[in-house]
Amino acid sequence: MVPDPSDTSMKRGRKPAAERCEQILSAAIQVFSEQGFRCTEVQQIADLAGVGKGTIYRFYPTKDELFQAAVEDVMQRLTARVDAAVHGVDDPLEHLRAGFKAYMAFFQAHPEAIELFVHESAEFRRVGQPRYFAYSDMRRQAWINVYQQLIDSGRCRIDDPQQMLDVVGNLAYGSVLVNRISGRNESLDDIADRLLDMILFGVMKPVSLPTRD
Amino acid sequence: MVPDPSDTSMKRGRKPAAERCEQILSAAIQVFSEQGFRCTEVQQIADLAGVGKGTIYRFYPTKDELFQAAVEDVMQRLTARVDAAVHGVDDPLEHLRAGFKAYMAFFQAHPEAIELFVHESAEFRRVGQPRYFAYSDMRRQAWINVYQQLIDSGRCRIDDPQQMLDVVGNLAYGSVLVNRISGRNESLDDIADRLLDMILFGVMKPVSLPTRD
Amino acid sequence: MVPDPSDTSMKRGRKPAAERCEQILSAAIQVFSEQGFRCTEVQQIADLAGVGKGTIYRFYPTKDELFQAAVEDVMQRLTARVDAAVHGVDDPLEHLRAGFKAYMAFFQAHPEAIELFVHESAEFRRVGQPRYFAYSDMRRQAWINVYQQLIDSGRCRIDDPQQMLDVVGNLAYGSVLVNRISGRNESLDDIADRLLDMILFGVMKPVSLPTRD
Amino acid sequence: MVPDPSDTSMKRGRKPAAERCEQILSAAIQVFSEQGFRCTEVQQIADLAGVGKGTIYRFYPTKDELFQAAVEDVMQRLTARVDAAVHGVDDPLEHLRAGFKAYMAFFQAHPEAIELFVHESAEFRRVGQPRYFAYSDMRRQAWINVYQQLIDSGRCRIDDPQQMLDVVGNLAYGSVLVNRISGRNESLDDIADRLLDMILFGVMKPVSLPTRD
DNA sequence: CATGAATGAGTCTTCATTCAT
DNA sequence: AATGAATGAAGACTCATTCAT
Repeated sequence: MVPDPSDTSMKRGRKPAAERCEQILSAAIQVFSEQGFRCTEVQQIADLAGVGKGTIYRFYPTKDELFQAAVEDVMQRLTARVDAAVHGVDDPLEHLRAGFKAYMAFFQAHPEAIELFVHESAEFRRVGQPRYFAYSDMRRQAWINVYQQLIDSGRCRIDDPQQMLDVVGNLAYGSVLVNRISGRNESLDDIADRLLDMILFGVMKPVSLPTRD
Repeated sequence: MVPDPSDTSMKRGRKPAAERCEQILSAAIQVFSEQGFRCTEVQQIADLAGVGKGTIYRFYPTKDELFQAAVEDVMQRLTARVDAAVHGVDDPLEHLRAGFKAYMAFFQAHPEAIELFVHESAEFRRVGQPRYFAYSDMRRQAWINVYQQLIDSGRCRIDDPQQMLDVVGNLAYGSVLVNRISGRNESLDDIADRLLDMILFGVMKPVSLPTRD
Repeated sequence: MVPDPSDTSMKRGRKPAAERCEQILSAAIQVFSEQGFRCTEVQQIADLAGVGKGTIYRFYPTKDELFQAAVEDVMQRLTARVDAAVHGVDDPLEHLRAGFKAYMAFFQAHPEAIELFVHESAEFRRVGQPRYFAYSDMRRQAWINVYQQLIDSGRCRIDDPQQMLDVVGNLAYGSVLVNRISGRNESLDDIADRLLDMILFGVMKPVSLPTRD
Repeated sequence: MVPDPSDTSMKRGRKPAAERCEQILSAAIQVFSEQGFRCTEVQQIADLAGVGKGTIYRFYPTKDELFQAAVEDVMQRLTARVDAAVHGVDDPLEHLRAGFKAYMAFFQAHPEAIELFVHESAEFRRVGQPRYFAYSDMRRQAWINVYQQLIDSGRCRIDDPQQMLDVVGNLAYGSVLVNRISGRNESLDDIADRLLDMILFGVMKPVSLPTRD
């Protein structure tokens, strides 16, 4: 059933299934991000992917599942990118910084991704937690460990790792989204450092003698 | 169900236009928030408002305009609430704190509001900037002035009021949204102080003698 | 209950019923002719008549009946006009000519009338014969008598009064309709004589000695 | 009902576009003629054509365009029929007779056609000249030439070819329409000769020495 | 397998009619 | 009696999904 991998170009568009899948998913991500779930017609995706509508339904039995697959795909790539960036970085602050910057860089490179998550939240709230947050929750414990290490190192004002995780996460998510939706279009790479500096050390000067407690 | 003796409703009741408008808008806000623009049927709104579908079209000639009116209405109330909260608060830090807490409190009281903004961004991106950001931009200069005063008072590490505004705004927006969408449902009132503390003074202890410049 | 006839203008639009009726009918004729039955909204008629929609429904319980009344009214006026024109004209040829010219003159003066008949035929075929033809049939026998007199006077080539009636009627109806619908807009008064001459004496010269039979 | 062994139809059948077009158009002509444009539901046409509603919209993107196409189709067939009938007939009087009889025969065979033209005039007056008259105007000059030949042959009382054309055209149109709408339902084939005789030679005997005055 | 023609359930919107004021 | 706000049945059109070729 699985076509020979070397068989990339047959006369009648017989491509390996994996390739077809990718082709379709890529088109789906693009169109869904731009138009949203409801406004996207399956035909548009088929056109962009250069396949017939029927072929799409062979791989993804409903429009819903195609959308979910698109979100899943993007989310997996985001996760992989961040994971790769933090891999082997032992110092918890540097670990945090590397992850934060990778996150921002991902959305800089794939501006449509954030829209996809927004669309998912908008249209699929009924059916379980959105994938974005499902993935976030999967990584949650790992990040809490990082924050805990940071706390344990004695460098933190705040001593609740969950609070720290949430504030950093919310700031990152909010910044990416606002930047995209508001139409500002700043470079996310550029603001990543500033944002991180602000959340780490605050916008205010430390109140005098804050640490005597 | 029981007819209000003060004649406030009941089918086929003749009401002043303003009252009908409110009734419809209120139902629209609720249903649109829950289901999103596309998934909402006008009939659902009519049912919830307790009016005929035709009555809705009398006031809002299309579903689109009804949605926009709903967003506008919520946005106006948010703006009014925040404005009221900061009115007369002269100290810039207290002004900022009052505004931030009022913002969070508003979404605590109207959890559906944030969804509406997300839905707007998701479905109406083609047509101009979403109302949320349009409103934000209207108030932008006023807030920059507040941050500038704070900077001028010499209490800030950061000296760019725009950066400060953006980071606080993005954190607030991101926190409200994530809290809602992720399904965490913490009390926004409760986390407001924590968030503000973190962004003001950072999650880290100040690095020793950071301010000798 | 019946208002004093001199009471044409009361403060709150209380007019004698007959006047209201006329007012409404007149508006109905105008709007129906221009837009057709289906495309006309009762509101448009109400607006033009300067009354509320409810008032129209007081006099004409459905839109259908209002339309029928409009057709009836026009048809009655047409009939009356033609009747008046032929009244007392004894010579059958002059009688015919007077009737024909009055018919054409009526549609010259009320160009919208023919449209009304067309609309009636278009929309109400299901329900019995259109009023125009019902009226025509009512006058049919009288006209046949006229043609018979003409025949009896020995001046006719054709000896079937029904054929004569039909050909003259069809020519008249066709000419008015084509002139209106095709957008030619010639003066019907002007062409009436020509048409009548042609149908009476033909467009061809008589074949030699045609009358010896 | 019984599936044609030659596979001409049955639900879900894949047909060449031209065939589908014809199938739909044929149903449209029938239903539109009977009910008029507004009273016809697209579903009725779909049912009669034995296709889904969506299929109709695939070929004719709006109900309006479907109607126009139906009119166009009938008008083309009428024109073709008349053209074929007069082809090669040199004598102008015989040419005229052939055309007139072909015209009447067409409506005898397609009684619904005249209704379609009436409906078009009734509902689409706003948008340009009705197709019937547009087509008529296209053939106008050719017919004027015929009448001019007839005049040149010295056989005519009337010397204006336009008047002759109009009177014959209006009589034909009026006769077909009245015959259909009034519900008389005579055989148009049968009356064609009579009508033509009457319009050619008049209903009256020639006045003696008609040219001496 | 791949395709896209065919399908029809689902929705917005209109407008004749009703009835509270 | 007159009004026009309110109603909801009706109908054009879309698009996800199916399936014959």
